[in-house]
Amino acid sequence: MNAVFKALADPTRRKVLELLRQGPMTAGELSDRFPVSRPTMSAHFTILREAGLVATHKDGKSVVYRLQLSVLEDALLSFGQLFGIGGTAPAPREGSST
Amino acid sequence: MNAVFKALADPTRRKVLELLRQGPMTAGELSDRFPVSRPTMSAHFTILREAGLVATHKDGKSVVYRLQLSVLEDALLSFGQLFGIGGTAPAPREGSST
DNA sequence: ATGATATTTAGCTAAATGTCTAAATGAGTC
DNA sequence: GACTCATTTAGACATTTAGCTAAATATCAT
Repeated sequence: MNAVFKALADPTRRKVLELLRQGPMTAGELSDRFPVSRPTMSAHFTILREAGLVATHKDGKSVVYRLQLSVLEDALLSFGQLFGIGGTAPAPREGSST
Repeated sequence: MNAVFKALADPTRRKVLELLRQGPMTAGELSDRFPVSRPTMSAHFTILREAGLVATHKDGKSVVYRLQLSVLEDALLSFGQLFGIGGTAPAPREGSST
Protein backbone atom coordinates (compact mmCIF):
# COMPACT_ATOMS: atom_id res chain seq x y z
CA MET A 1 0.00 0.00 0.00
CA ASN A 2 2.79 2.38 0.81
CA ALA A 3 4.49 1.58 -2.47
CA VAL A 4 1.28 2.37 -4.34
CA PHE A 5 0.91 5.78 -2.72
CA LYS A 6 4.59 6.51 -3.26
CA ALA A 7 4.15 5.62 -6.90
CA LEU A 8 1.10 7.83 -7.23
CA ALA A 9 2.93 10.80 -5.74
CA ASP A 10 4.58 11.66 -9.05
CA PRO A 11 2.51 13.30 -11.81
CA THR A 12 4.44 11.59 -14.61
CA ARG A 13 3.64 8.21 -13.13
CA ARG A 14 -0.02 9.07 -12.65
CA LYS A 15 -0.14 10.12 -16.29
CA VAL A 16 1.44 6.86 -17.37
CA LEU A 17 -1.32 4.98 -15.60
CA GLU A 18 -3.93 7.11 -17.32
CA LEU A 19 -2.43 6.42 -20.73
CA LEU A 20 -2.32 2.74 -19.98
CA ARG A 21 -5.97 2.82 -19.14
CA GLN A 22 -6.66 2.86 -22.88
CA GLY A 23 -4.70 -0.29 -23.43
CA PRO A 24 -1.19 -1.74 -23.23
CA MET A 25 1.71 0.24 -24.65
CA THR A 26 5.39 -0.30 -25.16
CA ALA A 27 8.00 1.54 -23.11
CA GLY A 28 8.93 3.54 -26.20
CA GLU A 29 5.38 4.57 -27.01
CA LEU A 30 4.88 5.72 -23.46
CA SER A 31 8.20 7.54 -23.38
CA ASP A 32 7.31 9.43 -26.54
CA ARG A 33 4.45 11.09 -24.66
CA PHE A 34 6.68 12.66 -22.02
CA PRO A 35 9.33 15.34 -22.16
CA VAL A 36 11.94 13.31 -20.29
CA SER A 37 14.60 10.85 -21.37
CA ARG A 38 14.00 7.16 -21.85
CA PRO A 39 16.17 6.15 -18.91
CA THR A 40 14.15 8.47 -16.72
CA MET A 41 10.95 6.92 -17.95
CA SER A 42 12.43 3.49 -17.36
CA ALA A 43 13.00 4.43 -13.73
CA HIS A 44 9.38 5.52 -13.42
CA PHE A 45 8.26 2.23 -14.94
CA THR A 46 10.29 0.34 -12.36
CA ILE A 47 8.56 2.15 -9.53
CA LEU A 48 5.15 1.45 -11.04
CA ARG A 49 6.04 -2.19 -11.56
CA GLU A 50 7.34 -2.61 -8.02
CA ALA A 51 4.12 -1.14 -6.70
CA GLY A 52 2.27 -3.73 -8.75
CA LEU A 53 0.42 -1.03 -10.69
CA VAL A 54 1.69 -2.24 -14.05
CA ALA A 55 2.84 -5.57 -15.44
CA THR A 56 5.10 -6.25 -18.40
CA HIS A 57 5.80 -8.82 -21.03
CA LYS A 58 8.23 -8.81 -23.89
CA ASP A 59 7.00 -8.68 -27.45
CA GLY A 60 9.91 -9.02 -29.83
CA LYS A 61 12.25 -6.15 -29.20
CA SER A 62 9.69 -4.24 -27.19
CA VAL A 63 8.53 -4.35 -23.63
CA VAL A 64 4.80 -3.94 -23.31
CA TYR A 65 3.34 -2.32 -20.21
CA ARG A 66 -0.19 -2.96 -19.10
CA LEU A 67 -2.22 -1.42 -16.29
CA GLN A 68 -3.07 -3.61 -13.31
CA LEU A 69 -6.34 -1.93 -12.62
CA SER A 70 -7.26 -4.18 -9.72
CA VAL A 71 -4.22 -3.09 -7.73
CA LEU A 72 -5.03 0.58 -8.17
CA GLU A 73 -8.62 -0.15 -7.36
CA ASP A 74 -7.80 -2.05 -4.19
CA ALA A 75 -5.54 0.69 -2.91
CA LEU A 76 -7.93 3.52 -3.67
CA LEU A 77 -11.00 1.77 -2.37
CA SER A 78 -9.47 0.34 0.76
CA PHE A 79 -7.89 3.64 1.69
CA GLY A 80 -11.09 5.47 0.85
CA GLN A 81 -13.08 3.11 2.98
CA LEU A 82 -11.05 4.10 6.03
CA PHE A 83 -12.76 7.45 5.61
CA GLY A 84 -16.15 6.27 4.45
CA ILE A 85 -15.41 7.51 0.96
CA GLY A 86 -17.02 5.94 -2.07
CA GLY A 87 -17.25 2.53 -0.50
CA THR A 88 -20.98 2.06 -0.81
CA ALA A 89 -21.21 1.00 -4.43
CA PRO A 90 -18.20 -1.09 -5.39
CA ALA A 91 -18.01 -1.02 -9.17
CA PRO A 92 -18.43 -4.44 -10.86
CA ARG A 93 -15.24 -3.88 -12.82
CA GLU A 94 -13.70 -5.54 -15.82
CA GLY A 95 -13.35 -9.26 -15.82
CA SER A 96 -11.88 -10.52 -12.64
CA SER A 97 -12.60 -13.96 -11.37
CA THR A 98 -14.91 -13.89 -8.32
CA MET B 1 -4.28 17.51 -6.74
CA ASN B 2 -0.56 16.97 -6.93
CA ALA B 3 -0.12 18.36 -3.43
CA VAL B 4 -2.73 15.95 -2.13
CA PHE B 5 -1.00 12.92 -3.62
CA LYS B 6 2.36 14.16 -2.40
CA ALA B 7 0.89 14.50 1.07
CA LEU B 8 -0.58 11.02 0.94
CA ALA B 9 2.76 9.50 -0.05
CA ASP B 10 4.00 9.44 3.54
CA PRO B 11 2.64 6.84 5.95
CA THR B 12 2.86 9.14 8.96
CA ARG B 13 0.70 11.68 7.21
CA ARG B 14 -1.83 9.09 6.11
CA LYS B 15 -2.05 7.91 9.70
CA VAL B 16 -2.61 11.46 10.91
CA LEU B 17 -5.57 11.73 8.57
CA GLU B 18 -6.96 8.46 9.88
CA LEU B 19 -6.67 9.63 13.47
CA LEU B 20 -8.37 12.88 12.57
CA ARG B 21 -11.21 10.96 11.10
CA GLN B 22 -12.45 10.35 14.63
CA GLY B 23 -12.57 14.02 15.38
CA PRO B 24 -10.35 17.09 15.76
CA MET B 25 -7.16 16.80 17.79
CA THR B 26 -4.44 19.13 18.94
CA ALA B 27 -0.95 19.05 17.50
CA GLY B 28 0.30 17.65 20.78
CA GLU B 29 -2.27 14.87 20.97
CA LEU B 30 -1.44 13.86 17.44
CA SER B 31 2.29 14.02 18.06
CA ASP B 32 1.96 11.76 21.09
CA ARG B 33 0.79 8.98 18.78
CA PHE B 34 3.95 8.97 16.69
CA PRO B 35 7.54 8.06 17.44
CA VAL B 36 9.01 11.23 15.96
CA SER B 37 9.77 14.63 17.40
CA ARG B 38 7.24 17.43 17.61
CA PRO B 39 9.04 19.62 15.08
CA THR B 40 8.98 16.73 12.64
CA MET B 41 5.27 16.32 13.20
CA SER B 42 4.81 20.04 12.75
CA ALA B 43 6.42 19.76 9.32
CA HIS B 44 4.02 16.96 8.41
CA PHE B 45 1.10 19.11 9.55
CA THR B 46 2.28 21.92 7.31
CA ILE B 47 2.31 19.62 4.30
CA LEU B 48 -1.19 18.38 5.11
CA ARG B 49 -2.44 21.91 5.61
CA GLU B 50 -0.92 23.15 2.36
CA ALA B 51 -2.60 20.28 0.55
CA GLY B 52 -5.87 21.40 2.08
CA LEU B 53 -6.36 18.05 3.78
CA VAL B 54 -6.53 19.54 7.26
CA ALA B 55 -7.55 22.90 8.69
CA THR B 56 -6.55 24.47 11.99
CA HIS B 57 -7.78 26.86 14.61
CA LYS B 58 -6.25 27.92 17.87
CA ASP B 59 -7.85 26.96 21.12
CA GLY B 60 -6.03 28.57 24.01
CA LYS B 61 -2.47 27.33 23.99
CA SER B 62 -3.25 24.55 21.57
CA VAL B 63 -3.63 24.31 17.83
CA VAL B 64 -6.49 22.05 16.84
CA TYR B 65 -6.32 20.10 13.62
CA ARG B 66 -9.38 18.89 11.84
CA LEU B 67 -9.75 16.69 8.77
CA GLN B 68 -11.07 18.28 5.59
CA LEU B 69 -12.82 15.21 4.38
CA SER B 70 -14.23 16.82 1.27
CA VAL B 71 -10.76 17.56 -0.08
CA LEU B 72 -9.62 13.98 0.39
CA GLU B 73 -12.85 12.80 -1.11
CA ASP B 74 -12.58 15.01 -4.17
CA ALA B 75 -9.05 13.90 -4.88
CA LEU B 76 -9.73 10.22 -4.43
CA LEU B 77 -12.97 10.19 -6.35
CA SER B 78 -11.85 12.35 -9.22
CA PHE B 79 -8.67 10.40 -9.69
CA GLY B 80 -10.57 7.14 -9.36
CA GLN B 81 -13.05 8.25 -11.95
CA LEU B 82 -10.30 8.57 -14.52
CA PHE B 83 -10.09 4.81 -14.24
CA GLY B 84 -13.75 4.02 -13.75
CA ILE B 85 -13.09 3.13 -10.14
CA GLY B 86 -15.79 3.48 -7.54
CA GLY B 87 -17.02 6.76 -8.96
CA THR B 88 -20.54 5.67 -9.78
CA ALA B 89 -22.02 6.35 -6.33
CA PRO B 90 -21.20 9.92 -5.36
CA ALA B 91 -20.69 10.55 -1.67
CA PRO B 92 -23.88 10.31 0.38
CA ARG B 93 -21.93 12.13 3.02
CA GLU B 94 -22.28 12.81 6.69
CA GLY B 95 -22.08 16.18 8.40
CA SER B 96 -19.09 18.48 8.12
CA SER B 97 -18.48 20.03 4.77
CA THR B 98 -16.78 23.07 3.24
C1' DA C 1 6.68 40.56 34.51
C1' DT C 2 7.96 35.59 35.27
C1' DG C 3 7.31 31.14 34.43
C1' DA C 4 5.21 27.11 32.36
C1' DT C 5 3.17 24.86 28.40
C1' DA C 6 2.25 24.25 23.28
C1' DT C 7 3.67 24.76 18.82
C1' DT C 8 6.45 26.46 15.16
C1' DT C 9 10.80 28.20 12.99
C1' DA C 10 15.80 27.79 12.06
C1' DG C 11 19.58 25.35 10.93
C1' DC C 12 21.56 21.14 10.16
C1' DT C 13 22.46 16.04 8.23
C1' DA C 14 21.57 11.84 5.78
C1' DA C 15 18.97 9.57 2.58
C1' DA C 16 15.81 9.45 -1.28
C1' DT C 17 14.23 11.28 -5.71
C1' DG C 18 14.19 12.86 -10.45
C1' DT C 19 16.96 13.95 -13.96
C1' DC C 20 20.78 13.48 -17.30
C1' DT C 21 24.49 11.12 -20.54
C1' DA C 22 27.01 7.12 -21.74
C1' DA C 23 27.34 2.31 -21.81
C1' DA C 24 25.39 -2.41 -21.55
C1' DT C 25 21.97 -5.88 -22.61
C1' DG C 26 18.41 -8.36 -25.44
C1' DA C 27 16.16 -9.42 -29.74
C1' DG C 28 15.51 -9.48 -34.22
C1' DT C 29 17.88 -8.95 -39.25
C1' DC C 30 21.43 -9.31 -42.86
C1' DG D 1 28.95 -12.86 -36.57
C1' DA D 2 27.91 -7.96 -37.16
C1' DC D 3 24.32 -4.37 -37.20
C1' DT D 4 20.39 -2.06 -35.61
C1' DC D 5 16.58 -1.00 -32.65
C1' DA D 6 14.41 -1.00 -27.88
C1' DT D 7 15.10 -0.83 -23.28
C1' DT D 8 17.61 -0.93 -19.04
C1' DT D 9 21.74 -0.26 -16.03
C1' DA D 10 25.52 2.64 -14.24
C1' DG D 11 27.27 6.65 -12.58
C1' DA D 12 26.87 11.57 -11.66
C1' DC D 13 24.47 15.59 -10.01
C1' DA D 14 20.94 18.83 -7.99
C1' DT D 15 16.90 18.99 -5.38
C1' DT D 16 13.75 17.44 -2.02
C1' DT D 17 12.51 15.01 2.00
C1' DA D 18 12.30 13.32 6.73
C1' DG D 19 14.48 13.51 10.62
C1' DC D 20 17.03 15.80 14.62
C1' DT D 21 18.27 19.62 18.39
C1' DA D 22 18.03 24.23 19.89
C1' DA D 23 15.78 28.51 19.86
C1' DA D 24 11.77 31.52 19.02
C1' DT D 25 6.93 32.62 19.54
C1' DA D 26 2.36 32.56 21.63
C1' DT D 27 -0.82 31.83 25.36
C1' DC D 28 -2.12 31.21 29.89
C1' DA D 29 -1.44 31.40 35.00
C1' DT D 30 0.76 33.51 38.98
